[in-house]
This record gives sequence, C-alpha cells and structure tokens, in this order.
Amino acid sequence: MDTKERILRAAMQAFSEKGFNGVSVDEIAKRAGVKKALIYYYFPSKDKIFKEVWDRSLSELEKHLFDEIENEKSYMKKLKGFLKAYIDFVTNRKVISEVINKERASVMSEDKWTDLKERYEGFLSKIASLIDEGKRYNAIYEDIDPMAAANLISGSMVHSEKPGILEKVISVIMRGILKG
Amino acid sequence: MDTKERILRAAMQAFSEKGFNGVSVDEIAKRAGVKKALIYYYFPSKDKIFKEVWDRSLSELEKHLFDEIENEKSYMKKLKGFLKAYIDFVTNRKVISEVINKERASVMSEDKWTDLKERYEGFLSKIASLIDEGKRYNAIYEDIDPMAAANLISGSMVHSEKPGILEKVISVIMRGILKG
DNA sequence: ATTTTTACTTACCGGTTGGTAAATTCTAAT
DNA sequence: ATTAGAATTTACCAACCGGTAAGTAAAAAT
Repeated sequence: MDTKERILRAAMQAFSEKGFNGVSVDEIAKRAGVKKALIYYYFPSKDKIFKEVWDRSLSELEKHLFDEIENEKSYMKKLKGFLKAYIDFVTNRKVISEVINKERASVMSEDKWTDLKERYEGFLSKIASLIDEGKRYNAIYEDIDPMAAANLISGSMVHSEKPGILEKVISVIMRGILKG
Repeated sequence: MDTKERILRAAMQAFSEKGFNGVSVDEIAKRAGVKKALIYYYFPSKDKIFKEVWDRSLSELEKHLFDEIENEKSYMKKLKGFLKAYIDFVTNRKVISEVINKERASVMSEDKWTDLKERYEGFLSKIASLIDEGKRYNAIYEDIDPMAAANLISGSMVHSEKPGILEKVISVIMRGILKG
C-alpha cells in the first residue's frame, strides 16, 4: 500500500471516531506513521483530505449497494437486496458508515462543504430512482415522494450497539413504502 | 436576561451552526458579549456548557412534544398531534433541532458523553412508550419494535431546505407503524 | 462607613492548531 | 558516477486552544 493510501485510511479511521473537527492533521500523521509535513506533500489542506474521504466513502457505499442488485430482474428482490446490502454495509463497514453518519449534518448545512453536499445528494438521488422504479412495477405506493424515502432510508442507517435494531427499522420503512 | 443565560444561548447558537468541536470558548464569549474568563466564572468547562445546552435542548423538545398531547383522549389524535408538533418544532426551533442533529452521532458513540447519551436515550424511551401505548389501542402493528420506531422518528426529524419534505417523511413512517 | 460577597476584566499559561520553507534522503534514469 | 526528480524529515511559524491567577469594580450586608 502506498503512502497516500495509508494517509487516507488513517484519516478515514480518525474522522469516523472523532469527526472532522475532532481530529488534527498531526493525529492523522501519527496514525499513518508519517510526519505531518508529508501529508501536505500529498494533500493541499485538511479540508481536501476530508473531501477525498467523503467522496471515497460514498463511492464505496454506492458500489456495495448497487453493484450486486444490478442484474436482478424482480423489483421486489432488487429492493430487498438493496436494503439487505445496506444493513450489511453499516454492520460490517463501520468506519465508512460512521464517517458519513458523523459529518452528514455538518456537510448538509455548512457553506464550506457545498461540494460534499452535492455528492451526498447525488447518492440520495440514486436511491430515489430505485424507489421511483418501484412505482412502475406497482410495488411502491404512488403517493410516496422518492427523495423523502431516500432521505429516510439513508438517515436511518446508523450503527447501533443493540444487534437487530436496524432490521426492525428497515421493516417499518418497508411497510411504509411497499404495497401489500 | 441574566449573564449566564446569555452565555448559554450564545453557546447553543454557536453549537448549532458549527458543532461542539467547531466552536471555541472565545467564540462563545464574543457572541455573548462577555470576556472568556467570565464564562469560566459560570461554567467549569466547555464540556459542561455543552452538557447544559444538550439537556436543555432535549427538555424543551420533550416539553413541546408531550405537553400539548397529554390531555388528548383519542390515541390517533394523540400520535398525529405528536408528529405534527415534532415537525413544527424542527421547522420553527431550528437552533435547538440542529444542536441535537449535529452532535447526535458523537454523543451516541464517544465515551466522554455517556451522560448525554443516557439523556437522549431517555428521550427516545418516551417516544417508544407512546408507540407502545398504540398497541393497546390496536392502532399500531403488534410486531413493531417501539424503540426502533422511536429511533426512526427522532433520527428522521432533520431540517431540510425544501419545505414539505418532513411531512412526506412522516407520512411514510405513519404508514409503516399505523394500522389501516 | 466598612467589610464581604458577587460580577467581571486583564493578563497570562503551556500546548496545539493548520500550514510552510528548506534541507535531506531515496530512487531511477543517464 | 552523476544528475534529476520524487519522497520524506526537520524545524519552524503565528494564531489559536482550553483554562487559570490575580486583580478591579459594583453591589449587598454588616
């Protein structure tokens, strides 16, 4: 693994534990086993490190969610596979999930993170498209707002100490959007 | 308004905009129009300021949500009144809502905030009780996990720029938990 | 009028912050 | 072997961080 990658992973781990403002560049350096100045050789600023962590996190999440269901013909299996994959990701890829979860509110409201906000909204739009597709198959209630459902799904996917609670949350959402 | 109150409100406003780690004690002082040392006359530490902001925020939210519905006999009106009051609070008391929303993930996962985590879980329990009550009135699906529903409701109550989206999110949740 | 208590300010502390310039070491091509 | 460029370290900066000690002004109690 090359140096830039080590720095990026150390940053991701640190941000997931303490959030962006709770982590110093020096701490990232120590976790990566490099000197702080070397971080500024690979990245122009702390903000840009976070931007790369954020983009990568969402891309990995998208890949995990959409790659496996892309060849599924049955919409019902597709949607359920999607939600199952989401639970699986939050459970087994805690670092990435926590990065998103810890900084989502700041990303969505602070002006300095406009780019990251748009990246997150793009992710939400993909979920919204999946919901919208369900209307054509008569599987999703017609009056559902796809973007609202996407927000609800993504916003409720937070890791919890008690196991099984995520499945129960999802079952509520499924009953809320799925016919029958 | 006395000085301690001014400090507390300045802190609340600042935390809601930038989160706990994004705000310095000096910034709180400047917003409150006092010197930093005076803050340490009224509060022992920055952590304790936030604890007071957090406790107050949840108490005000609880008051707003439960006070108005306490005399409602019909469970259906009660639950709908509760959700309507929640939307109203998030829409009109943005400062408090954003404090909770921005720091929820950190409070729930970082060891230093054990007290605040318990305070938030107490709040969730009250919502869970309301859900559980609905089962006795045959209004809520029996297989619903009240704590999961409480998490879903509270976690989805985030302010959005687009108006009306909160109502749509809640309508999904209602269909997910309410019979008929 | 004097003392005591409360409210508030000034001035500072050691440590950390994000970030930079310059020097050094390593690597690969010539 | 020399050189050039990439990778990494050392040393530093001004600004800021949370927090404190000592003093002053105002108000309340005696």
